Amino acid sequence: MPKKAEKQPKKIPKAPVLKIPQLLRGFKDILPAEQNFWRFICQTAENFSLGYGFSRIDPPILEEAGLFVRSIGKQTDIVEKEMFTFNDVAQGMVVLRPEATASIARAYISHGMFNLPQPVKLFYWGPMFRRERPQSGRQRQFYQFGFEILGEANPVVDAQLIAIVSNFFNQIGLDQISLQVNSIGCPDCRKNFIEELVNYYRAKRKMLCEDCKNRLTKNPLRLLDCKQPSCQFIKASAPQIVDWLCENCKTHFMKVAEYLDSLNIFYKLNPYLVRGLDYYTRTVFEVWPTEKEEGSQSVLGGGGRYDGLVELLGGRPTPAVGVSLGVERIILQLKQKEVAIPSKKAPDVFLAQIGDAAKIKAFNLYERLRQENILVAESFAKDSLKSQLDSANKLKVKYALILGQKEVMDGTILIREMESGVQEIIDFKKTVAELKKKLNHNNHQTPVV
RNA sequence: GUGGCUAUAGUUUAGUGGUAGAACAGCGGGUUGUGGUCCCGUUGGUGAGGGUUCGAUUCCCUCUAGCCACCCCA
Repeated sequence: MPKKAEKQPKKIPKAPVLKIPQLLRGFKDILPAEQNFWRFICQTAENFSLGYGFSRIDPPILEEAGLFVRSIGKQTDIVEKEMFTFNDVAQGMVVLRPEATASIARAYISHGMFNLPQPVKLFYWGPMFRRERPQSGRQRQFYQFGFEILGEANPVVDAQLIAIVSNFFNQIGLDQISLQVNSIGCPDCRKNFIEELVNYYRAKRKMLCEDCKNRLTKNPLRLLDCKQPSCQFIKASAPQIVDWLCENCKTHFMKVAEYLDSLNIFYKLNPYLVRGLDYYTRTVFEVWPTEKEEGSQSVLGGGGRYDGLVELLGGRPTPAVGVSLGVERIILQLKQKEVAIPSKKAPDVFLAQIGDAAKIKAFNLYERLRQENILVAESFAKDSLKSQLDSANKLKVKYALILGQKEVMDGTILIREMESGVQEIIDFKKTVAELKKKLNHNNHQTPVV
């Protein structure tokens, strides 16, 4: 008879006295508990890309600094103070990408995608980096996904893109969102408008808030975006860009609206909407979490037409339009609105074992069940049946298979229905068949919604 | 980048210028073959560094991080 092992409390090793490395500011772990949200959004987005004929592209995360300086604009906040820039010994200044559109335009040019049937429709998903001060929904590494349509000037694609966005939010259960749409014209008509706007504001310079005084020289379009109460009445009678659009831009904008109306898509024409990246032309739009205008609310996504970007980066003139959406911000909304989302498939069965011989047999049975594609959980490292059933319970499995000394001798196995506690002894050879029968039976009883 | 608030165990938190307490979670046990409820035990903590003090988790400073507003944006 083997000696009984003495009961001994498990020794838990002390953590060494070392400084634990901290997360960098604005960087987060995406923990297992969050993954249901991520999988849900990613899968829905990929289904949309597939359904609407987009192909996935994954540009690199590190790019030459000039790409973003030229595309987003030297004067923008993103380029001026938010990029993670490094000097690489061999390649000069490199940057962790702050957004993806510029990379995609670069890829379009360098892979000669203008030789493909136009338009080229591309989908992306991945991390972006901006060195901002973090708060909720604002991190230094954050995920965006987006849709880009290159090589098509027709306003119908602008409308289709906005329709995709609208449908996407409906699909994931955020139907309260507000689509804000505007046109900022082409460089020509925008130039005239900005001139007029600056003249208007310059006359009232003394009454403006400090930020607006800066905007006047740095980024006049942003004047229209000021939230200071004192600037509101100045804004109210400011010139509106719609009145300054050239014929072509005006027609384009009207067509976009017309197509959107034809799909019964709800959107709001917002004459004050501007975007922070220089490359936008004509149609611009944003996704707001709610209709509400006052108070801060972080946008869930934004996009627009960028007809000049490809040419600016050295390609042939190529009209294009795109949108990008913020994954973390969408998740925050899903949580806030308590939208039910699908969860990971839980295991159906737990395989428990008692004793050395049973452990080996169970260890092998587990592989067999995996081959049969039965989702089965285990904790082979545990010896007591009590703790194994405890694990089974925590996993909320329907059935537990129990294999002990006696069953090994008899060539049987126990199937325990967890909820009722009812157990039956079956022939070990029939384990797979019996399990499949029970699981199928179960599926019939509780049809998948 | 500017301004404000905050930091106690894995999580939610109590408390004190004199040894930090709880709940939940975790682990172990309540006849080494039976989970959920119950009972018992147990692991684990004052974000980091300085200063004042006989003594600091508590008071002061710096840093770090988080949150809120602005800027800006996804």
